Amino acid sequence: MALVPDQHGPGGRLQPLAEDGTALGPPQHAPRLAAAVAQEEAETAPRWVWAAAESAYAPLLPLRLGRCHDLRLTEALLLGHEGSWGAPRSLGAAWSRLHALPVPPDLAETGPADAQDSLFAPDRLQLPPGTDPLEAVVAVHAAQQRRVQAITDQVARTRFRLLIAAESAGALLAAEIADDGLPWRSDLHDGLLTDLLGPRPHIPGTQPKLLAELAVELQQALGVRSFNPDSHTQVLRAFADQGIQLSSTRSWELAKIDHPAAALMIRYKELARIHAAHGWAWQDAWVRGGRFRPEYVVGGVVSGRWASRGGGALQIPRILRRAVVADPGWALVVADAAQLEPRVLAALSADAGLARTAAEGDLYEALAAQAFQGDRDKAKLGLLGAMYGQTSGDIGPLLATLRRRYPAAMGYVEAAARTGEDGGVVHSRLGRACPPPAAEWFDLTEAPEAAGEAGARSARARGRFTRNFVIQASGADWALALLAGLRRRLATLASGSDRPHLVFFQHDEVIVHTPLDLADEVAAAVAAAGDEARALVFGDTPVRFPLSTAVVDCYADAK
DNA sequence: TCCTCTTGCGCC
DNA sequence: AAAGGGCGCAAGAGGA
Repeated sequence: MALVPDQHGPGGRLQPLAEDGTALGPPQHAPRLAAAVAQEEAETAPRWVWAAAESAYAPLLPLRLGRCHDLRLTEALLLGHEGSWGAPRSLGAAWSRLHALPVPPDLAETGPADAQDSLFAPDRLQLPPGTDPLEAVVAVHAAQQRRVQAITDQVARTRFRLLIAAESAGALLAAEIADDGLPWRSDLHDGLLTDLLGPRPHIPGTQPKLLAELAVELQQALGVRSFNPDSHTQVLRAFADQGIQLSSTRSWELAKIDHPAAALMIRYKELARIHAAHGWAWQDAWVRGGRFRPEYVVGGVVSGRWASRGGGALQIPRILRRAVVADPGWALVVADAAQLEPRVLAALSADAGLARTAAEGDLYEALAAQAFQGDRDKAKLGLLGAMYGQTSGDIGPLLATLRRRYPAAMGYVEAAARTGEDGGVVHSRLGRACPPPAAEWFDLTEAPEAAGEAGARSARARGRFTRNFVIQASGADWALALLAGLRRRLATLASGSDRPHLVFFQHDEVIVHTPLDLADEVAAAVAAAGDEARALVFGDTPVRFPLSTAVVDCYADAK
């Protein structure tokens, strides 16, 4: 069912579609779109087709819809798959390509990100003047279906359809999470800040008491006056004047220094970061009515991970998890995938030995028992090094052991690295493509003997990227499938204002806010969704993707 | 004053 | 111990 909101007012148009995208019957105009959509959802539960969830779904909330086909996200996936990486993906851009018209650039990439709330408004679809948006939605959707059908390999085609469905489900969910919000206790947050920094300054912009005192102590320890500890330049100079040459002001660098100012500096940086990134200003900007409402960007990372825009939703410091507390009578079900990426590697490569370590329990423990004389740290370090392309340190012998014992798994990542070094493109399990090298990359690497060390270094860097991409992106495939399945299951548990709802997602971790009496059912739904995601994405594999799940009152109490 | 780049660090 | 993948954000540095 194609759906286009009117430019103004609460109405909109609907157009029934066949599976291949051809229109079934004439479009209908609904004076009250939300009511018409709710009725259609209850009666036929169609797959909704729209330009972008931000413009079509967000205005309908808190209405809940089951599934959708998001044209903008699908366009991006298809363009990547077809090798047209980075081409504009708006409805107008897709329509223009269909009709060989000049393609408008994506708005978000052309200017400063102001007026973000209107970026996806109906009148910002980038359509040529006079074009009917509904006609464009129908035509672009049909064309996308044809492009998917053109994938010749049947397994690849099926997986790509799954990718589109999962990405689109993510679009629904991101809008819903932004609408529901993560429970956030400003009073507890404030208490944490006061303990760490001192009371909130009355005058905005002034330093909290404890931070200011630390700055003074630093000045005394370094024997300087009018010293700004936030300035790298001044910090480096002050330490140099004490006879200490630092190559940077990084904390681990300071930790090696034997000087009373070093510990003070580290402490100052920790506190200053909390204050700047997640202090009172952050709370004022992002917490309203006991909820933190993050703006997720679905597909915002090339690997398919979500990104966030404003609010730093994916970088909440662990210490502030104390402020995330369920409402009275409610609970948080916190679940995170254990050792997701090594399990993804085991499943992707079908390495029999590595799969045995990932059949259950602690993967690194099993790996250590098999190949590292029980040394779990070595096993973990070696496997992470293999997945990231680490070469330095004492990693060599560990990688050699892994290569001998798990040739298929190591061969898999090394093949991905070689493809990247040669300028090629790799894909996730479900078919998400990695970006090709930038044009300048070829200038550097085409003639390595001429480009010299810089070219070789650039090629190796791209090899590390593609090596990690196949794992990180396939992990994102799995996580999206988990989200979609979990969301579907939660909808069956209850409806209305007492329904359990997802409130947080961070790469391999989810939080569901649920009425207490449904918490056990939610936990079961999480486990079922995880196993379903494994079967959908990786099929028949002995690898398991266990989730460690905790039912808690406060996020900080989950493990 | 505005804008971009760099640095450093939070998260996975 | 501090290198190897992916991000977003704030503050300072420095040029226009």
